[in-house]
Amino acid sequence: MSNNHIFIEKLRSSGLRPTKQRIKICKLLFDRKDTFHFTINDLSDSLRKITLDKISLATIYNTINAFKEKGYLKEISINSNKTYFDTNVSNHHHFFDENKKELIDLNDNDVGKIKIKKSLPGKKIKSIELLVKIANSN
Amino acid sequence: MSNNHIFIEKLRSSGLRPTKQRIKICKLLFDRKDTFHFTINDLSDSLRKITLDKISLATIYNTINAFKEKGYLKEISINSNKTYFDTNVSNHHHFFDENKKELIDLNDNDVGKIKIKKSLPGKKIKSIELLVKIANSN
DNA sequence: TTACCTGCAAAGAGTTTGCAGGTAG
DNA sequence: CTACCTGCAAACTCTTTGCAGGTAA
Repeated sequence: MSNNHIFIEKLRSSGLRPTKQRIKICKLLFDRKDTFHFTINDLSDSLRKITLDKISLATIYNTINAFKEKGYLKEISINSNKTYFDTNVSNHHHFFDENKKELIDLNDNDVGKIKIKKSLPGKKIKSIELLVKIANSN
Repeated sequence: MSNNHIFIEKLRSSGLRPTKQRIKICKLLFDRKDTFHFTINDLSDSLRKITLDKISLATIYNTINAFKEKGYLKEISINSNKTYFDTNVSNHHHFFDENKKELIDLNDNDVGKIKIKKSLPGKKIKSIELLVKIANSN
């Protein structure tokens, strides 16, 4: 279970000191097979379940913002008051379940090829994000 | 220039009283050929340019939320601290210019057909929103 | 007159920041 | 020892709400 050395290495190689708090956040985010979608509040709740030491919101925000800058996390576009993050940083799309307020990955096989036929002079495409909102069908 | 009666009718038929403030907001939003994309702050600034009477932020928020509920405006998904609105309420997609922080409509001809091959039991698709982020190419 | 609307100020929610004490290297 | 990090509280931004005075019907 102690993959700690991997995370310590990951942090150190990014110029971030491997503190107790950051290692716990790393384990929660990256020590898993599936993609993890979360808000800061989700993350704070989850951390409280796996450790008795309290990690302050300020530290969580700082760490998540650092991870985002290093490219370890991706911010997802949703019109919500909260910011959603994704541990899957590859190009992919999402379902957003409006009842559960929850994101679900769509991989390349789930979506037909998207063709953008318009271009603007002096501008280039940085990313293409598809958000498919779903809700209970009854 | 006085299309006021059209807006008065529009408001009244939606159960909204045609006040001075709402008529001015209507004229700014709907008395134009092109789509208008804005944040509440953009709108407040624009209003200050066309009238000396101050319209308070509370009134602007109330009015815009009412218009959204009536289906006269659409909220656009962007990961931003601000909420973006669009006077084009039809199904369509957007460019988001990261330099200008500005939305640009993509109409159906600009985007190839989008096929969603995945479905979830008990859930149905409510909307499909494509956001293409662009930036200066230099 | 009655129900609704406006504007102000205060309250909320999410996020960021300043700073004193603590920890990694 | 020094630079960086944490936690607290305060500050900030965007948005909503309570309420007193104003306006439409």
